[in-house]
Amino acid sequence: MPPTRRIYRREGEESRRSALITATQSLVAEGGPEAATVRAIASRAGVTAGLIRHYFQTKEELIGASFRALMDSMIQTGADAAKMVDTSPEGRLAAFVGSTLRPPVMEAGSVVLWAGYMHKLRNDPDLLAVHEAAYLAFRDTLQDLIAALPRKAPAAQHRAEAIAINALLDGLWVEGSLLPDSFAARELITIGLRSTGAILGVDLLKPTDLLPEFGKS
Amino acid sequence: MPPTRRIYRREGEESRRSALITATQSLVAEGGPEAATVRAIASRAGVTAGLIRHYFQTKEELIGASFRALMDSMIQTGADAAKMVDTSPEGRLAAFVGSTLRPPVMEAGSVVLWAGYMHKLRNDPDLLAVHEAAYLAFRDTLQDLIAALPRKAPAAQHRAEAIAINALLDGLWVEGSLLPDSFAARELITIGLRSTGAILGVDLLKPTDLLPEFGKS
DNA sequence: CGCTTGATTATACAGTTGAATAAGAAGGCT
DNA sequence: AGCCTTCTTATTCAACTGTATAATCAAGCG
Repeated sequence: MPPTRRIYRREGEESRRSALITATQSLVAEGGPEAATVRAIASRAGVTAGLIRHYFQTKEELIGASFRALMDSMIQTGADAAKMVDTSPEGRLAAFVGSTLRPPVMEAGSVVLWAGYMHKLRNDPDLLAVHEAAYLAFRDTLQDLIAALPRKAPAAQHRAEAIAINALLDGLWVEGSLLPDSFAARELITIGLRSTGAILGVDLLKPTDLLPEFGKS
Repeated sequence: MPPTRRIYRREGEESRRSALITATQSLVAEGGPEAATVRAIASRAGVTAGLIRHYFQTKEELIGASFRALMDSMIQTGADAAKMVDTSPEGRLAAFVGSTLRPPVMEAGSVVLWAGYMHKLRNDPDLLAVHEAAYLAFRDTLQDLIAALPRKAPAAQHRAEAIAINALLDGLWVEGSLLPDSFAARELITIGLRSTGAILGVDLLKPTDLLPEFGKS
């Protein structure tokens, strides 16, 4: 008998590409880069392996695209929280801080996914540029929020403050994602807000009683 | 003619084990976990692949040992800087901060190496325990330094402060290692000292004019 | 000095990897 | 309808993976 051939639907290019990218991300998050083989990716995306080379010339290209997508989504979450208009400057900064310290950003999967791409940055200048751009975009958002605060601080200081707070949030994000059981429920958010406030000389804990509502999509 | 067999020396167990661990680390740092194949590791360590299984029952065991070695060396550097006796409490804390923000800790290789092991933490409880122990050891050293400061702050606050400063240093470490060209020479150390001081309410910049001398081995 | 021991090498193996190619199916065009 | 381009699958390939096992040689001991 003729070998029964798999039935399939034709899908738009965008749909297939994003399905492959999503599949790649979930595999890297679960089992690291070595788990993201072309066959595993294809299987999870519901297609066969050969299709990958139809949309991405090489596997590296797919890896790069999925890294880009991750970075985009990370800075997007923060940018959304920073855009809230009907709030005080302190409230927007607090919302920004909070959004990075709770799911979906603060999750074991995100950190592991991010770490999984890390070593590729050293050998691939394009990927490094993506990383640098995302880092600077995140920091610039932060710096704008800092500049909007009602306080007397020289603008020259804003850069250093943004670097410090960005680092603080990164560190809390990593630790909280990797060791979720080592911290009480909202402990890291409180610590993030208090420390950010200390660095900037403002009080962020007061206006954030409503914070659990912020950042919900 | 008879195939010439490779000449070799017998080495002590400790020497071979550490050679294999070092080789594993340098390969992971350079090309990520996927570059650390048994053959590459053996070649770099100057032995043949089969020998690995003589010292480590499986490759995973070797990976675990090299992760342990990395974590040990990381916390050791900080502990050494914190142990300086003939200095003020502020001076010791400043030395601790500085030691994490300069080589050999702050290096692209270190971060990439650390990130390379990351995803294994999710599936291997033993490795996760190693990571947690190292993280807590680092934080405890920090907390002791904080407790020794001459200031009026409730001891209950020390834990939160140590978590925050640890996160800050982690974040600066990652960013500085990954994007070394984005920061001026001692910029990150200054930022680390100023921010740590702000979180704790002390001045760390003053007593650290000699800081470049600290932490040199 | 000869012998035993076990550290080390060499070879083999089954499975998997990323990539290449050819065949077939779906849908748009006229 | 019929053709033609684009998408999708199936199959193949050489290279590489971790592990297992057998052969061999270095070195310490009697």
